[in-house]
Amino acid sequence: MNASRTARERARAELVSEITASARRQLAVTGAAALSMRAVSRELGMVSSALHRYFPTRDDLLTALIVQSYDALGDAVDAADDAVAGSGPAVRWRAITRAVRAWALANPHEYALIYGSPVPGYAAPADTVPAAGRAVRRFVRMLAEAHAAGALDVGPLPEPGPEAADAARLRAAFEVPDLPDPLLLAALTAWTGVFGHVSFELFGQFENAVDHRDEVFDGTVERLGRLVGLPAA
Amino acid sequence: MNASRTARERARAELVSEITASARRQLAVTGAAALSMRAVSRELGMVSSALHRYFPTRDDLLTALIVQSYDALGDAVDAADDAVAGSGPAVRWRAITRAVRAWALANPHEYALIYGSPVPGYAAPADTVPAAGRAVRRFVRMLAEAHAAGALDVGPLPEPGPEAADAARLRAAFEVPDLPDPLLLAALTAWTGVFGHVSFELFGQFENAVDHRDEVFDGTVERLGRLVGLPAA
DNA sequence: CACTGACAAGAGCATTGCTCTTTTCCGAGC
DNA sequence: GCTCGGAAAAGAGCAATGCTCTTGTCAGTG
Repeated sequence: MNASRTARERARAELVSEITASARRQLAVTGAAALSMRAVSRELGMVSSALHRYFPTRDDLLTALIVQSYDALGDAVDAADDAVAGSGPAVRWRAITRAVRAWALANPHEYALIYGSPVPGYAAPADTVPAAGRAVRRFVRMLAEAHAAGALDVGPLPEPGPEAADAARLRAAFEVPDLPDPLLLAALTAWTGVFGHVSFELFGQFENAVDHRDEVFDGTVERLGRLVGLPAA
Repeated sequence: MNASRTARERARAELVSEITASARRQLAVTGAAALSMRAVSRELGMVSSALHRYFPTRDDLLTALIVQSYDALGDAVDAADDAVAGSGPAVRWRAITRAVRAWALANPHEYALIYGSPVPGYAAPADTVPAAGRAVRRFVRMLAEAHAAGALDVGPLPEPGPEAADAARLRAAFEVPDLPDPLLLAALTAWTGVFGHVSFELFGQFENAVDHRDEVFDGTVERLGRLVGLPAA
């Protein structure tokens, strides 16, 4: 009976992954807003109503794609950082940020899905939270290691005010007990800065304005790295 | 005949502005994706097909809203900078960036429309370009003034590589002939950094992570300002 | 007065997400 | 081996959407 139950479950799981695969394919070419349940069901050769058994609502399908996208980005960042294991923090910072941008350029619609405007009427459920934090977590932990090794050339940083409470929460969430408040907050600035740059590039703000995008990005990364005491790589 | 023609034109212009007003109202509550021609036509008491005479396609309506949004942001930035006229560059920098954030928080859907994920299948036409550059232009020109007055405490900045060509183009576009390449590129980093922060805040990335958002934003602004030689305000 | 051109109205088409009701079918217990 | 239960699929249907086409309407002009 356990076997039979898993048989059903297995078929179901397989179908679920086929659905998300098809949806991801469609997402890659048409974008999230144009993602259509009916199109997915067509590609899978089933009737549209059958799809609602697996994803009761279009938002549920979107949620699945969001989690997968966060994970894909997390994997890319992990791989890039692993590839330069043993290097100094500046090299790792560059590798991590380049991985973010490369992944975004390769998967623009996925990037837009997770870092672009939220779909109206859609509230990201709690399921997405752990995956959402993977990339930044990797960065902050790298930074904490560098700080512990004394590799960060931080000048005199002003002590923060009430935002110290936020810093404390982040310190706990990322499990970086020794990272000082100012550094943690500067890390937030650097991190958001990277995504600001990538979003501008991807969302068309650089059109007819910036051509040497690799170099401009590297420049931004170097400058942002300086905010957390990282030298040029 | 000229009078009659302008009579027609005037009626038309009035209706066009009524349409965009209704659309903006709808945008403010439901977001861009849910903006519906039929809903606009309903609110205006006309039949949906009549609307297509003024905006042939939904994208054309969106374009109008985009331009208006860029202009509203530009106005907000101009007003904020005017309000601190005579102050030092650090104060103006803070005023400008705070204006950006305040406008974004007050008009989240408009912000998402212009700085969020682009609507798929929609390419922003050239009409949007001038309005799109207003805010950043104001910032860069302010920076150029400060640089000319020797108010920027820039350390030794590395000369850029091929991206110098981009810097030259931007220098021409913004009409800041004396702003050096490294400073211009650093300005780009600071500017994108601000929008990265605002986007993260607005698009939900700070949920359950950052509470003291005013202070955290000010901290980011201060740090980003440092990249272009601006002291704390 | 008749006409032309701008406008409005309405019907219609293909599409969407989602909800029903009905049918099919697989697997397990008697 | 057969029968039943529950999971899955199918299909029809509803209320929307953007957009097109055809038909009516009315103001201003020759």
